[in-house]
Amino acid sequence: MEASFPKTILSHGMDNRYLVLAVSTVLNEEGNSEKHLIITASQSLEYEEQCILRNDWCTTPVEPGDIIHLEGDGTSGTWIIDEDFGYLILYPDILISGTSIASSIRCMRRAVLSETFRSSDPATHQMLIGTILHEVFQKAISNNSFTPEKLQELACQIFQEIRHLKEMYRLNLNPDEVKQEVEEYLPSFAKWAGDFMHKSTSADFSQMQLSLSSDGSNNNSTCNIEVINSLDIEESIWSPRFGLKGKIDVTVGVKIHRGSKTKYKIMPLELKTGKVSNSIEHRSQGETKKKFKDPSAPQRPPSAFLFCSEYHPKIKGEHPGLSIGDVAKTLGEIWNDTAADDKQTHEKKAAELKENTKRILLPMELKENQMQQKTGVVKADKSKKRKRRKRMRRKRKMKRKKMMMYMEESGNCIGNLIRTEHVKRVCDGQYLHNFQRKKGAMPVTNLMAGDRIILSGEERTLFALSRGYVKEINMTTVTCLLDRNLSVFAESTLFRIDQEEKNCDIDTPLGNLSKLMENTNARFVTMNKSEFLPTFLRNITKSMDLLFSKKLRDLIIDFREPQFIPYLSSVLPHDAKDTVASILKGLNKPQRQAMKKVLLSKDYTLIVGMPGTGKTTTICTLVRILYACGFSVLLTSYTHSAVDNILLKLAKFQIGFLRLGQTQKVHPDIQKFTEEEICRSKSIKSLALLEELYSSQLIVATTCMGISHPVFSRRTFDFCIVDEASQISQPVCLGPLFFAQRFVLVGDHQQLPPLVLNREASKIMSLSNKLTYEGKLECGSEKVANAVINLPNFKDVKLELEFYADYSDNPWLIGVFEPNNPVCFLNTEKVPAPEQVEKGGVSNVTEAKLIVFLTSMFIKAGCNPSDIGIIAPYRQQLKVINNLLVHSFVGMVEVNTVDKYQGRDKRIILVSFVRSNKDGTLGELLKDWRRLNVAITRAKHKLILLGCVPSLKRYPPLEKLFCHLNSEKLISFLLCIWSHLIVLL
DNA sequence: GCTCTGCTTAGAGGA
Repeated sequence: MEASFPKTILSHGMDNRYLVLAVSTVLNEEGNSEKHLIITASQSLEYEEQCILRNDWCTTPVEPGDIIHLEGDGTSGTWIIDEDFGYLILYPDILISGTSIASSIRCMRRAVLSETFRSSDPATHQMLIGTILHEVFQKAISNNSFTPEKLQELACQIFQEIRHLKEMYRLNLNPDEVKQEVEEYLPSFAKWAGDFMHKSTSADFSQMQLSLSSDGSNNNSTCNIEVINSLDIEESIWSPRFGLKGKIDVTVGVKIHRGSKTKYKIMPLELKTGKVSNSIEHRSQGETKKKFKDPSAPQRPPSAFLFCSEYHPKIKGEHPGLSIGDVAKTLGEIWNDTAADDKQTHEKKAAELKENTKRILLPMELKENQMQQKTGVVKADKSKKRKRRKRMRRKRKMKRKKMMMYMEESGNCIGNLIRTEHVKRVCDGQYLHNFQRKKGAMPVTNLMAGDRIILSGEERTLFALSRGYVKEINMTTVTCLLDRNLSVFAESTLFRIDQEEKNCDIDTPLGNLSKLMENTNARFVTMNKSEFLPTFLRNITKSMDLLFSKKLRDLIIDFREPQFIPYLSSVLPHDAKDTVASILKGLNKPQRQAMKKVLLSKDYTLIVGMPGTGKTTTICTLVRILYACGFSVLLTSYTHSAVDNILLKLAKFQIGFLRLGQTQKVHPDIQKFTEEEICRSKSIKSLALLEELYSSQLIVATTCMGISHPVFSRRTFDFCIVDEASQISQPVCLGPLFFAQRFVLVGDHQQLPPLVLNREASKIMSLSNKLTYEGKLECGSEKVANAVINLPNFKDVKLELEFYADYSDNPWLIGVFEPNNPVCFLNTEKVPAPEQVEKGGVSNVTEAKLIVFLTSMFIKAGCNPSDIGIIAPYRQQLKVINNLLVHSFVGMVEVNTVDKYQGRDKRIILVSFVRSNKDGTLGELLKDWRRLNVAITRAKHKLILLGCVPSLKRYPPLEKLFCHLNSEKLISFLLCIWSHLIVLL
């Protein structure tokens, strides 16, 4: 049997995870179908339990091999899930949003598609209105100010925010109409506040019917509800028990007055805007409205209401297992039974927040008693029970700790962190946090700057508090940019960081492909008058897109030959000729030919740029020429840093740029080109100004993935330049091409970006040249004269080495440190240095030790740690090296994979090849000659290769390398390290 | 066999 989630750790208890072993459908005594499951929660699969699904649950599509979570009572070894009691959650570790579940009732495919492909559900102006209104309401309730003037002011502010203006641009809306539409709702906000907040006596509050299951009284007593304060905005709830996730518009503290009794509760508050329709979602809304029995309800539904816990309309037979009713019920239970009798103040917010989360995640713990009563479990004597509970708790804790350590070992998590320093607020929704280990140093981790993370508390109740990314990580501190401010938690709170699972973005590439295949028959839909103009404009844009699709299909799928116009005079504007001529002056002949070809192209041009051929310069010149000719240009590349590389070179020329997309490290010289900075400096606060910016003759620069930006919904360009095109997958590379008449792809199908060349580097280059370019690569510049690596304290190091071993008697040491020796290969054949194969990958401890030893010697000799780079093809080896570095006080030396070193260089590069075995095992990784080519072309001054020659010889590319190393007189040779020298380590 | 980059996210409303 194949398990659906083989990594799931099966367990009992609150977070139980069962593996389904067998499923059978049987008829019970009443003649109704039941599904009987044989399940197990033991890793060894030996202890079997039974689960019976009745009523609607019978249609749950559960199969052998599935992982399920059960809620209810399984104490007897048999779980019974029916319409009254219990839940089965299929794939509980896939968290599904409430919206997706709601939309799945109408159309399952639709829900799955919109969860997978964002673009399948395009933005509408109603959504924009809804978003703005939500923000107005949230601001108003957190400031506790619902006066008409204040609401008006808030609406104005929010309306002017750049992200909303961008959406207006995308949708081609009239800003006055949007604003008016927003304002129409404001009185209902004020009314809501009047009804539910700020009243002097409880009798003034709107009456509503609430059934509070918590007090066990009859379900229809009338009570007054009073919203006291707002505790949180957009609080996220993740429940790995119910398999649900979502966000709460506003978390509020309310007082419920019934007769003489008053109860304080924390409740979620959900806001709905828009018109009433007969949809399931709106029917639910209507239900709620009825429950509130608000006699003065306006024609529109109430603008806001409490989504109270008791609300769970049952909608039967529309969805197996989990209907919206169930979702609501689930959420309801989550929020249930949490009454606190005294009113809580703002100072208690931290505690409240914590409590809050507890409520979200541990409803069943609170309900434990109730459930046992309901199922009639005979209670053992109390002390026994207490002991058992204690034991269970300890067991659970131990298990968690074990899991935690397992996670940390895998390198995808860092636990036991405490907050240090103050939280720095960057802007709304961005807070800079610093964390340190409570005890000891950071563990060895895969986490790197830029990685997306989920931040949780170590207590399970504080699960998934916030998300964000790693800004910086070193041996003692990890700095994260998070979407929530965690200073509300006590200083002693222990946190953990988990790497967010890769969100494989299939949306853009598949979206691009489907766009490529779109039919050219643009359809005009019927529309009302007020919508006519924007819709018309959208369709015009749409039909242009479709023309581009047709053309791209011809070129890319049908391989139509690209066309060129015969004469430059027809493309070069008269007044640009001089400028263009002067720009061309600085170029060599092939570069000038490339420029000409691009200018003459009607479809596309391909530019192959081998390392060192001045690819970036060529692109810059091209951009300058196109700009001078008055063409609009879209400039894209594979990575943010590659985009910025080009912009950095162009920054000295008088060219305007619009740099789109969020980069974590923006160069100060490029900062002024970012959209964010432009909008700030020009204080763009109206759609008119934004439209002016977007339509100006700025060169738009972004990554290939950045094409969902609003600007592309309304603009096309004369030229699109794609840098590093050979590194980008075709479906992604396709994206920007839809927005331009002509495109230029620049890249090297053999290799990667160029490097700074000098004499040593050129020798280094000869390696690469022989291996992959068959001698076609030439050194592009002779200007760099400082030939050798500078090691000011080398004498001291030499002395130290003499102390351990006779330096002059060991040619390998000379080979390594001799400045005039740019390349050497250290053969570990005789050491020996065998590889280790583990679940995390391949590593080689001896090689790692040698690398760290050599690195420390270079640093002692006076080399700057930042000038040294360590490369290994395997992640596991990086971990081992990093771990050794942490304990060797060598300082920050960059250790990375070959792939990550693409397009970059260092003065000294040490490569650990790792593979060393006698059985002839080969990995795929080193068979790719392009990877080897990258590894050996990253060094500017010194390249030290380390590995076991006989093992590596089995890889054809490496064999070629050894052949070359042996034959090349100018560079160093294969050097054997003798085992007695390992004493150094 | 073990490697990489790009994406904020759920929900914003309608049907």
